[in-house]
Amino acid sequence: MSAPPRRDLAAMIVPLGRALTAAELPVLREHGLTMWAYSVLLRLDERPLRSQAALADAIGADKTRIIDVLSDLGDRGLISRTPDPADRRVRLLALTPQGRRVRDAAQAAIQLREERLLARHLTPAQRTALLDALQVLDALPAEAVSDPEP
Amino acid sequence: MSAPPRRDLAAMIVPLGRALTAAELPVLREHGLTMWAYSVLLRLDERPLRSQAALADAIGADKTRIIDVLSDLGDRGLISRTPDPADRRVRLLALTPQGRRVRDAAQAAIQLREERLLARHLTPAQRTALLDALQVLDALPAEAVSDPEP
DNA sequence: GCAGACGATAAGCACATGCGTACAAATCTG
DNA sequence: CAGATTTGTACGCATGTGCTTATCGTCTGC
Repeated sequence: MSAPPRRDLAAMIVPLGRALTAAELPVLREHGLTMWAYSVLLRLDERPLRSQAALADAIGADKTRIIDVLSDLGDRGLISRTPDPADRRVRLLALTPQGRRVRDAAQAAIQLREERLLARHLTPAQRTALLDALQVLDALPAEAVSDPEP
Repeated sequence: MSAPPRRDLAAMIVPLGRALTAAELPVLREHGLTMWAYSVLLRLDERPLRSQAALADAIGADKTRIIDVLSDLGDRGLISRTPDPADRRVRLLALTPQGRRVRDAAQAAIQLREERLLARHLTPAQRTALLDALQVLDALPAEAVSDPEP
């Protein structure tokens, strides 16, 4: 059993993520979004969220950092931030119809680029295999990746 | 042609990369390496490199930042940094035998964890498909990812 | 009702990183 | 030979981000 001469997973994935991020940035700017703002829109689209702390945690951001992002998105009418009637400390976060439109447009443009990239370099079978495997690993809690107990 | 309800590639890959990186750090620390130092060892192992600027570029670092890393690795005898006899401005960089030992030990530990993770959550077919696809995308120049001309 | 807990916000410190400048040593060019 | 170029190095500045603390309004358990 000789060690397969392959590169580390992280050594392949991290630069790939950097390149994909770099490719996204101009597209997002065209839609008037930063990466953080886009993350927020994506996350809020799944379902409305109680509390900004939960949102920050969900997108891996610092809770004190997304305040400006949320204020900006709120000012521009892309998200609503209403106090919870049941507990007025927390703010209920949700996409507005306009926020959903912006999100959809940005994501469509991004996934179009991604699909072009995959189609150009991978076979259809490889494409689905990659996406399937990624979705499995993506669904894992972070601890499962960081700490695989033997 | 309805949009497939999948997450963005980058939205899956970047957090995965973060988790893998977080998993690597303790292992690297056990071997007395930082992430940058490990990147240097990995890159130098492929073949000796002319000039530090080329190295910095190869691992995506700032050329003024890796100086301390290289000095430290040199002090600890893991790499050699000899002036090129043909052009004494440049320093020829290479792994020492001890540097190779450290690199091999660290990489073995890291890939062991990675393989455990993959084996636990993916089928063998998925595992190879993922690695194949990643190696294809990893071999692309960054421009091919960032700017897929139609 | 009141003391402590909790959410949102703001302000500060710390650190890593990127970018530009500057400079010395060595090399190349006219 | 003189000036321009290149490599490695050091330093300062700006930025982005995380982490901590403080404040204010609100809620919950006693």
